[in-house]
Amino acid sequence: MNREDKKRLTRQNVLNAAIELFAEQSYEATTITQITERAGIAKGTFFNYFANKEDLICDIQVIWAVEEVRRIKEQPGLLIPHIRYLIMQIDKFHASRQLMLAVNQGIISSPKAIRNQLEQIDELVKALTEVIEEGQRRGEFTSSLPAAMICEIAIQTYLGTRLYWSMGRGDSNLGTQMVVTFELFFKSIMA
Amino acid sequence: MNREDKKRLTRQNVLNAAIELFAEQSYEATTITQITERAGIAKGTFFNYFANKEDLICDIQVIWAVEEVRRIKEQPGLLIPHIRYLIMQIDKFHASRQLMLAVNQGIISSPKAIRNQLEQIDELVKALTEVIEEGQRRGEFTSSLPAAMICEIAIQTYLGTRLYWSMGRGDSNLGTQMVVTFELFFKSIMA
Amino acid sequence: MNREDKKRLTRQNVLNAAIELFAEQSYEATTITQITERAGIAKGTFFNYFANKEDLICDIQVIWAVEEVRRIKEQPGLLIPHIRYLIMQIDKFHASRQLMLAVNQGIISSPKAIRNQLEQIDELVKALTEVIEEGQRRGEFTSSLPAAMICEIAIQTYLGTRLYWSMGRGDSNLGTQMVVTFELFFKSIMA
Amino acid sequence: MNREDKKRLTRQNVLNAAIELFAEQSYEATTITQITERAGIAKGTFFNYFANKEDLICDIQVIWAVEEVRRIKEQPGLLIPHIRYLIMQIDKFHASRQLMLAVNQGIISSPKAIRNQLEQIDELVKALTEVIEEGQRRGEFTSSLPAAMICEIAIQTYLGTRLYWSMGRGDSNLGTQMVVTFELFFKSIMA
DNA sequence: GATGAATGAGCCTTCATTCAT
DNA sequence: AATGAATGAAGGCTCATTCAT
Repeated sequence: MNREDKKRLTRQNVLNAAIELFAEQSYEATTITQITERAGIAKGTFFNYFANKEDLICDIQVIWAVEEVRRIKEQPGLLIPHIRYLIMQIDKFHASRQLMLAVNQGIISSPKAIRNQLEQIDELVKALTEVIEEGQRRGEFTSSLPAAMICEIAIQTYLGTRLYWSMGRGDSNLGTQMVVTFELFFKSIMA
Repeated sequence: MNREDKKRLTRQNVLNAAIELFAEQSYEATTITQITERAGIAKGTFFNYFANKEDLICDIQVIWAVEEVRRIKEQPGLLIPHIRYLIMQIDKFHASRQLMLAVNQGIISSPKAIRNQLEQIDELVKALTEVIEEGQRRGEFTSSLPAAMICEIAIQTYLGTRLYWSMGRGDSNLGTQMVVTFELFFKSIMA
Repeated sequence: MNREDKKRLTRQNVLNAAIELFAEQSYEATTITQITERAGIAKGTFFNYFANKEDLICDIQVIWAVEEVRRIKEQPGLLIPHIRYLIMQIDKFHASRQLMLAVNQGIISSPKAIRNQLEQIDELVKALTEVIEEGQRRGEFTSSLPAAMICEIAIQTYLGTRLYWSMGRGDSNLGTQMVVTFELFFKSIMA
Repeated sequence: MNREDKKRLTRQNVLNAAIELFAEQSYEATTITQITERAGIAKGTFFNYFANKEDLICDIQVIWAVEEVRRIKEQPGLLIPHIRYLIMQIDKFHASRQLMLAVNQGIISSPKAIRNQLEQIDELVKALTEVIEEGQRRGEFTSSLPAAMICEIAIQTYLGTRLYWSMGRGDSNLGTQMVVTFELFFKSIMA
């Protein structure tokens, strides 16, 4: 293993330790000391990889599957099934409510974290809007609302469900809760 | 002005100062020292009114208009207009994104704050579920979904819109963003 | 009940409340607020009766039965039985270890408390020395040591037993522990 | 000087500063800020070495010479001279009354400190009881009392003398006071 | 690049005491 | 004489960050 690989490994170690701790306690309650202890490195080493805790949360943020969204509009036939399938994938994270709560805490914890989060949302909006426009073109989605607005509401719905679930409500499985919620959403945007 | 009134005034002073500061900076970044300085009282006085910062946020939390929701189901005719009207009232808070962000930070900042928030949601759920059941009885809302589930999704939608907006996206006016979002939601639950 | 009586009653109320709290927690841990709450008076009222907490402990200090000691030397015959009887009276306080610990904490907690304690010890020393001198005159106690020294050691023995017991060791009953200890002591000073 | 040595040095610096301050004022009156200032370190550094002030006193506690006591019972001939010699060693600490008072305050200041103290007493009791049993076997000490009880009273005597002396009474030298006191004690337990 | 002891600003909180009512 | 809201000094303690090794 060369030097570059080792660095990557250490960095991932730190991220994993942080995720675990965020899930066990919370974003705010987790200290850098705890993270480095669990990652098995010295405190000082942390700062060779991340400028500060804020930086860390930016790296952890739940992946918005932008790439997958982009590919949807290439699919023939109805688009909704593909979107539904994507939503079901959320299960795969096996995220605990605690972790999701920590993520929610993290993304609104600081201006920088918010900015970072908004950038990611921007990209998602772009990709998703195109999908919805395609759906409107194909007559699958209503054209009575601008695609951008539908997209925005979709993301709001996603965020709301995630927040609600992370607070300890809804189905024990986040994926299920998402799917149910989006069934209703789909109904409202179908042509 | 008697003692009792003076107490009430001081308490409100503290709350106002806190709200201002939360809006300017954030929940986490605001210190008790800052709050008392702005409220023009001694630091110790704060603790005569609130056990800690956590306690404070519980008092600030945006009021869920539970009472108003309860009254809706007594109304004759269509219910949606009344609900829509209630949603439009959110404007009245003239809340800034910053403040709403602080509220969002506050309610997920600690187990206690979450518990408090859940209690409030519980009450709202109870009231709103009855409204939706009434709507289903009247044939205004779809009966293909349990009222409780519809209610849950409504709250998710509300939370999601609030979170999204507080992060700096959506219409400049929270009320407008809410109304638009709920139009779509209504569409999905109409019979 | 006249004003004077009422004052005495309030004062005693405060003392009782303080003793209870010292016994439950400790001298240091007990706050004036707790004392006034239990005594059912306002915080400010406390300062009408005591200048501060230090003052309070001086009033609580376990009574050294100086008067009883003085009377012993008037008794005919052997003196030890009378002393032994006095020691057995300690039972009567029904003091808990906790309370005794609080008393021990109290008497060494501040220069003023120590000074007060020393004054009381001084008086006891004077009274007890006379008893011992009388015992030496009667040939009951050894004359190989000065009465003052024997007296000093007796008090040390008393203090040590009290401290040891208050820390949770020795017989469950303080009186028993005292009697046993002093039996040995008597043996050492008998002629 | 390597890192490890430096740490040891800093730790000892802190302890020395604390002992000095305890002796000058008292355990309770001494603040961590004062300790760190005198030790010439930052306040935060204190907490790298001790979890809190309570922890500190546990380290300072006057050494009970358990090891030395254990060795006594191996000695041939009379045991009392060896015990007497040990007691005389107390001089060596050159402890001031103030410091001893601080120690006394410290050991009964908190449940944790008491527990720690009791553990040390326990060990001493074990060691000392064996010595006394040996003395009883050799016919040096009275067998009319269980060794454990004699041992207990010895410790009470020690504690009482220490407390009495620390309050400002007795011979100016603690060692002298101890020796005198124990002469009487020995007399009471000799066969 | 890794280490971890040292830092120190600044946090929350306590509580004896005051004083206007 | 009683009240209790206001005070504010002072306490213990946290923790991100630095830097010499």
